[in-house]
Amino acid sequence: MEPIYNPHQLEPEIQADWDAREVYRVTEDEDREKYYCLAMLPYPSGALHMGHVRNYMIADVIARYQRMLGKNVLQPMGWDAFGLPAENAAIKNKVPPARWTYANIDHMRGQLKRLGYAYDWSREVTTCRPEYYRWEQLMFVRLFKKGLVYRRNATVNFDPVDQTVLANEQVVDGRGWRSGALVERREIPQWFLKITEYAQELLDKLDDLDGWPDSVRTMQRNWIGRSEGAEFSLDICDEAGEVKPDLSLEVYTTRPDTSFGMTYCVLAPEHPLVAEITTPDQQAAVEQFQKDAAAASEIDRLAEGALDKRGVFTGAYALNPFTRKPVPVYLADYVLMGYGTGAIMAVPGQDQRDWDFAKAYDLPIIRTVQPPEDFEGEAYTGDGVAINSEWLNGLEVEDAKAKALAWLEEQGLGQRKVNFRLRDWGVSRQRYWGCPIPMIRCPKCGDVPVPEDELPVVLPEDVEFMGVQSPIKADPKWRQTVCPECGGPAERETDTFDTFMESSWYYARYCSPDADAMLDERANYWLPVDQYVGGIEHAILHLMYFRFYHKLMRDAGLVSSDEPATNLLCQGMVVADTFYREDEDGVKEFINPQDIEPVLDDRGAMVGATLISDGQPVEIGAVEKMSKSKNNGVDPVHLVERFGADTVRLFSVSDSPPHQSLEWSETGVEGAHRFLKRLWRNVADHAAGGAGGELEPDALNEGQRDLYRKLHETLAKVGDDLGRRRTFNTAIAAIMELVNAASRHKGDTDADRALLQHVWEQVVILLTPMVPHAAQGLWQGLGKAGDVIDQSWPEHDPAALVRDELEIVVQVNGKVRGRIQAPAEASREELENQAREEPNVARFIGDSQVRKVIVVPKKLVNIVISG
RNA sequence: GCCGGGGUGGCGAAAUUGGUAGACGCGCCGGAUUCAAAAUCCGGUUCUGGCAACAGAGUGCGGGUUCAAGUCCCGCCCCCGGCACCA
Repeated sequence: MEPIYNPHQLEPEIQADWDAREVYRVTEDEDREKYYCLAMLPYPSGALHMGHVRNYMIADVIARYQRMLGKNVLQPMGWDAFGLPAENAAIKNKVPPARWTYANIDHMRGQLKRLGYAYDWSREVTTCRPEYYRWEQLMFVRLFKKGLVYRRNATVNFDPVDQTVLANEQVVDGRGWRSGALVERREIPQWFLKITEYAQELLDKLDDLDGWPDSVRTMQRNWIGRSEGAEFSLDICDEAGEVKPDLSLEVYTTRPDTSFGMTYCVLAPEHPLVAEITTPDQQAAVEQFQKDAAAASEIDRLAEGALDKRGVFTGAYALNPFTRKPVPVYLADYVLMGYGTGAIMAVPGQDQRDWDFAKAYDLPIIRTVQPPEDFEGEAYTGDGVAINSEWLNGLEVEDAKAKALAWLEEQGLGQRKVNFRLRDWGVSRQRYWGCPIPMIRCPKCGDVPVPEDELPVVLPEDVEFMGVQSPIKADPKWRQTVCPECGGPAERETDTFDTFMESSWYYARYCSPDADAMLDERANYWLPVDQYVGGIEHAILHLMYFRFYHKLMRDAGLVSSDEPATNLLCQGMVVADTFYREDEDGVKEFINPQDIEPVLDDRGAMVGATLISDGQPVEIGAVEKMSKSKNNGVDPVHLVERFGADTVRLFSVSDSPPHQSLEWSETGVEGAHRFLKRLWRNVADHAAGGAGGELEPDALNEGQRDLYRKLHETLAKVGDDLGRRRTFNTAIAAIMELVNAASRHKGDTDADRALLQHVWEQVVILLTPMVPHAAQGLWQGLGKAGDVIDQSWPEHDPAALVRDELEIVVQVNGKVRGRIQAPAEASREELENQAREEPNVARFIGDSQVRKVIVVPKKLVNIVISG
């Protein structure tokens, strides 16, 4: 065995061997328990960053650990390859997006391999390939036929100079990112998936996802935003209450109990009734309010009380069916057309927004719930009994709601109604680098899906891409087609799918990557995913679409489970110090931490920093997520070149638990490297001295038994930390303790050698999930054959944990005053007596009277004295 | 404003069920080795006082429960993340 740890030689050798023998390739095996471990697939941006490294490392530790538990583990990898950055790069570098993307994938695949992740590369999926997206197109066509797809107008950002639609990221301060022109809002027809049909199930199933973080479940619940209330109808009338035939107004409220307090109604500016009852002047005024609101800065929006409420009186009135009195109808932009009916009954006494509006326009306020004694000055939204409400008076809110609702139903005016905030998923993007939407527009037949046997609609990859206009929109030939129904001339849809479409089902495709269908029966062997690992930034959109799409596939008979993933782990960010210098204009120039020398005080605290190249001081900024703009990133490839992959792997999970952010530390990486070097040297020294004979646990002397016990304590802790708690940092700390104990072990008899051989073997097995290359090298060095990754995970022996003698803490009045050594099976009396005799304890007791003695067996004795 | 997560040494953190606060690592200090340095090894390191034994203080702040509180309860402050006129 090499006496010195040399990862630069070791790691490529071991990786080549893994590749050659396809050590991480798996096949379905009904006789073995499966485990599907998945990290969110990357966008091929060009190079791996530390965030990727840590994310994949977390999944890799779990995957390798589960494999060592004997499970059939699938861990795949692929590329979320469509998307805007490829278009941006294409403009900048004059390269077609496809070529840029494929080159990046090749580069990043090499980087991933160099880090030694246990991927089954035979299942690699690339979402921009027709072999992948054709199934997505087929699914879309079938959903269209099922009525789960529809087209309607929706607003987009339009750049009037470049004559193109912009993604939200391309709008900077209201202007187009390239042209600088003020962006316009335009209504254009777009495709939608009816996710709202699944809103109730998406909400209900969250309760069963107890392997998901509460934060994610809460965010999804809020996003779905279910509310229960009443929808009812009001007659439009004049000031005197004279009803106008044929005109009525539907409103939605969650508080039908407060209806007697309705003193006005509000329509959203886009409400259809607006055309009937308002003048163009009034509409123009409200449009101006909307523009003002849209132009209001972020700071105004965040300010307390949100935006000022503004509106206009339409001149029309509505009859409150509860009081039979007319109330004025206003037009205001604080009511949204997209939610409920786009119209509300306003009850300023019980709703703060209505209160603000009523105050601004001097409208009457009637309280219909009795507020507490000294309550005044705002809407009361709490519980209480109904007042000023005729036949509801005296009822508690919930009872009053039920009675008001029952009355509305009796009168035939309205009914119970559940509303969701969740909106249908708009999947159209007016971009080139995406999956073509397989639809045809026929002037005679309307929207017709591309016939299934003509799929896929292939996106041309060899294109001239100027960035102003999508090549498939610019090319009339690509667009031209015939209607599959009438055979007449028709046009293809030139929009492409939102890239969330591809990332909504890739996890299932990995199960049967070569299937001549979207999925085949292998999907049901692997699914659902047992452990999904990814960033919290996907808590809402991706993870909602992912769950939705799984249900679509279930209802299409493709999968049998209800949810795509049973456990979810959201990893923290990788953060680092920032350093900068400010020029005269206050513009900050950020300096990479690698070019900085810290200035430390006597205690080692950083009190300043200088730039190494000029020795002059720089400003210390906040600790922030690694990013280009803050210039605080480190390149994982450079680190691998310096220290080897295992050091980078080890550090990326050793300093904080996976869900917490990891603070990057150059010296921390060096510490991880030092540990591996020390371990290697210790094992090499041991191996050079010989393995010893057979380990006989029953014949160990005291010092040997201490080490043996430490081993089993560590086995118990590491298994629990990796398996149940997922706190890799504490698992690593425990292994380091064991390594320290083993390297300090005194004794060189045959029994010592046998014990150490056993301990080092176990250490190597425990470290395999984190540092698989070093572990394999050490395994061979210890004279063992085969792959250490195929060793079964060691279980601890409870008998080995037993101690004859324990240290017991002795407290006086709750403060530690001494420690005693006592037999493990000592009685309470024995412990108490021994505790009282401890000299320092005896000193504290002195002449005081002992009022009480608490004995916690095997832990502590607390003696309570008076005075 | 609402929802979620946090606040512990010089730093990253640990303390899993109310029972020794600070494991492990970094940094710093001292020593060994070396012509010297790097690397490596050994020792120390929450703060204050003390040569030491030890004592006092200490987990954002103020209260409380308990023999015992980082952990439980009440009231605040601050930081991070999400949502934000959804009736």
